[in-house]
Amino acid sequence: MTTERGTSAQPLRLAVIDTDSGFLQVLDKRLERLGWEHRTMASAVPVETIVAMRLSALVVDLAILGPGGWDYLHRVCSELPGLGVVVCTGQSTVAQRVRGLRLGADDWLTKPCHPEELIARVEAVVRRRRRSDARQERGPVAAGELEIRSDRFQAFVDGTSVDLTRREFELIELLAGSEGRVLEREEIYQRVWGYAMARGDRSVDVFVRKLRQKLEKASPDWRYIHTHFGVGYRFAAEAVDGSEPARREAEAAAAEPADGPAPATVRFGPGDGDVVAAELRALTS
Amino acid sequence: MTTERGTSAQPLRLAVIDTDSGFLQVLDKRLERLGWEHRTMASAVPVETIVAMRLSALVVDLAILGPGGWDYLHRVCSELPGLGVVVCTGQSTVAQRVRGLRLGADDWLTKPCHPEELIARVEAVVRRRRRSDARQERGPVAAGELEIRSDRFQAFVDGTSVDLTRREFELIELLAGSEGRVLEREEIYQRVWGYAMARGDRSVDVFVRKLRQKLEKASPDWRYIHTHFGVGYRFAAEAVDGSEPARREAEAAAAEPADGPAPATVRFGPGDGDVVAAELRALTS
DNA sequence: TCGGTTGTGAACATCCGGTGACCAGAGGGC
DNA sequence: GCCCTCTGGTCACCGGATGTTCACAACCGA
Repeated sequence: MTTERGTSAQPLRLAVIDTDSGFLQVLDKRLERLGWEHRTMASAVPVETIVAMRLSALVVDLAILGPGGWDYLHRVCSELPGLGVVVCTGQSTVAQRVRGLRLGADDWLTKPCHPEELIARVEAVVRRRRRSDARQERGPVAAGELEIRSDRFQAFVDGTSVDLTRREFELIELLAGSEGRVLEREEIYQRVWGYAMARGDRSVDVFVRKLRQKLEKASPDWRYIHTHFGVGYRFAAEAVDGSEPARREAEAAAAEPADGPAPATVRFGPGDGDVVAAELRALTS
Repeated sequence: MTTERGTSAQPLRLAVIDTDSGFLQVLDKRLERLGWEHRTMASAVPVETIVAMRLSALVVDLAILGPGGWDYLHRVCSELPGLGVVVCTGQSTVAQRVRGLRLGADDWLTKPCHPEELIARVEAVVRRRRRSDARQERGPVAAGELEIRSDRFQAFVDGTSVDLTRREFELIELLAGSEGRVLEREEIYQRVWGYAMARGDRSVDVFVRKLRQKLEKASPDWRYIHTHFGVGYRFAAEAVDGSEPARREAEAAAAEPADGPAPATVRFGPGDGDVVAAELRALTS
């Protein structure tokens, strides 16, 4: 039942660094049949190239890499924490295998091996990684006046596009998809940019600013992205009520997505609070 | 990134279903040294038991399971998608390995194998699981009027945020996670700050004060953090009504089950989780 | 009572996030 | 090819939030 058909349904992107033509040929045929996008390389390629390929998994024969292999393995694994890495190489010692796994490899397979097993192991590795990402895909999301349409790569307010660039859209899509949760910068970067965030990188902050500007202009009465000092950002549509401290109530209200009878008293500021509360409930349920 | 905080410092929980006494002995010694909580079982245990153990990973010899092994493997994997499963068994065919991996196993290791490699593979499996599961989202923890939500990096009283700083939150999260137990300053510092406490450092005390202030303001009728002179601090929700402190037990007992159907939410404190933990520790010492 | 321990308030040092300016490369129209 | 615009990304600055340290008061236990 939980036998992830999702795994096979969604095409994987796989790269193989190897030169064993016989093996590759068989593998190719299998991968073709599975519908995985794949690519073979005869030698190590720069890590940036790997990043650009946006792979799900990488299979590598350490022997191909030569002496710098360990270092290369380590760099790939740390820059792309989300990438599945399977070492598939000739005879090795226990110490070597342990070293490879400790450096960040997800699996180590000894040649000669059956392509089917390699594939099953890649699947297992990717399955582990996908489990959480998978739930992301869904129809238009609405919050406040905002509507996010994945199919259009765009957010709309009242039917008009907010004119988000690709990155901006990916960012808000991620945030909105985790509505109510605080996401740390590292996680955001990892999931939007696809690789590890360098220390001191402010890209996330800058894009949050750009997003806020555009959203503010398009939907002045709502705040969507909230900063949690020292932690990260949280998405939640909150009406910008004239009275200042409406924040805490709104937080509480937005906190319960569906998992229980939220505090029946959804209070906003005094006054029109109930109207806003009702509106919010309607939009978010 | 070296500052991974408490999350990574957390010891792993591992269970092994195997009977190879020689192998187990060596493994035990290694695991002990690593500080992993672990437990050995000589035969398949009900899936519910596995659930209750709240493991990070499970190592299993399929041969032990007998004919129902495949089914058992499948059930464990689908009921506990977050559990790392490593099959460690004798000679097998490619088809068997592929089947095991497809059923949900994360890795398949052939005996005889080196304990160190087994450990490295378990580490790799857990590493990847952790990363994809983002944070170990334990459900909200409740004590007294207080509710601690790790997805919000925040504590709430009656739905309103207590406005804790990141450090303050980490501190109370740690304390509440060890509810009822006295934690020494050194340990607190080590686990929240991530490095050893310098002699004479009062940071912990200062943060306890800040926490107490905020909690007091938000929830005046309860005391949460208790000082143990010369030792450290203990977290326990206690209603503040003048009577004698012997009431503590009763209070706690009464407070616990009162606030909802606990089974759904994973709770800290002296619940079944800690019993298992203690059992694990006892068995391995 | 006394020495050591903890609570407390405030000063001080750091760190963090918002912001605007700036830059380089991609792409598009001519 | 050339120019222009758009986009993603870096940098430096600044004000404010946060963490740390210190001195002293209050407290505990022997």
